[in-house]
Amino acid sequence: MKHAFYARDVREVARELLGAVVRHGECSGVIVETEAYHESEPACHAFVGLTARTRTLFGPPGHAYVYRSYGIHALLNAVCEPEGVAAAVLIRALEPIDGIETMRRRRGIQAVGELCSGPGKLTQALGIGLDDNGCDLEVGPVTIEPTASPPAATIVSSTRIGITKAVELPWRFTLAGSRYVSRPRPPL
DNA sequence: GTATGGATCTTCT
DNA sequence: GAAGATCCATACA
Repeated sequence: MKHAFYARDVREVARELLGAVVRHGECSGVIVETEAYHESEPACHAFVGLTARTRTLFGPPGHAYVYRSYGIHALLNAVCEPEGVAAAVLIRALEPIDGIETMRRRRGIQAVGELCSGPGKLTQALGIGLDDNGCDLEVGPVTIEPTASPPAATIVSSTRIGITKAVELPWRFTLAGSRYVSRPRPPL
């Protein structure tokens, strides 16, 4: 994906990233679930402003924002909007393509449907860690590659998951009917 | 099958 | 010192 692709409204980017391929080393998968975050709403880390932690979010688009969640998991985001505007697309779930045996080894399970069905799971499966924070998604080591976009009719928007603020915003995007999303339905 | 609680650590107050 | 964009094991139906 070119950097210009990300330098737009984060909700458009979140929608259009569905169907793209995330790759790290030998492992890759198709994005089936995303969420948009923007500095104008309190669920976004950058809502409070620029800090040491959120500097990547304010940086140029097309880069990876990786951070630790609940002390345990690493979560992968793609920084969007022009430099100076903090926004990112959280990659929540993938459909595994390549390196499935490596993913099984890293995750310690066999079921393909469970390898990347959650934001903490997919980073573990692909071997993505905090070291990848700030990396250029066009260069790597973590990359996002364009593919044939899925029909717009298969894209469903709903409310976001696992947050306590701005819960009402319908900024979650999933591929309808995919068996690989983190959860079939969002909470009300 | 749904429900509940624990693990674990970076960042900010 | 508290909160958090999560996952998993365990308990019960």
